[in-house]
Amino acid sequence: MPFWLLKSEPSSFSFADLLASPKKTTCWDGVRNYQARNFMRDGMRKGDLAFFYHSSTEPPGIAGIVEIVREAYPDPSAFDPTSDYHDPRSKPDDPAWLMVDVRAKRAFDEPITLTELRELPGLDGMELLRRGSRLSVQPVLAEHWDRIVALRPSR
DNA sequence: GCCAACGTTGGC
DNA sequence: GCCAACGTTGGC
Repeated sequence: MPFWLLKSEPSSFSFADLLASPKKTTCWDGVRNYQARNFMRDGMRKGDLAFFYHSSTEPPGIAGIVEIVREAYPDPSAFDPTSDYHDPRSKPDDPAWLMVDVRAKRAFDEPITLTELRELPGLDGMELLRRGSRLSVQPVLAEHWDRIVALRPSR
């Protein structure tokens, strides 16, 4: 089973916001990058797990784990002229942008910080740690996933 | 707030 | 198809 990492700026939408959402579920709208969209469309399947990563905050890091509960479908915010994510190139009969639904699965008591990840051996090649990486939806190798989750054993 | 790195746009 | 200019991301 593939694993994923989803970035969000907590000032926009945080893991706490997700926990406070109905059914601890939200639609992951606003993705406006083709590579990220393609990962959602071609790779993500119901039941897959993803890290929920907080970017542009202090400290940046992984706040928890979410489960993909609905596979890719059209992102209506692209059709909405009043939305920050509006994209007139995306039409309802030919949607350019997609989203998935995710549900909170586990919150880490202490977020796994980016610093902690950089210090963790065995994460060579991880997309998040690549210099200049800004992909907001990215796959995580099972080997990397296991090493990261092992930092926060569940009791 | 700075700025390097990146993806996208558009002129040619 | 090239590539400079631009806007954005995101760590620091």
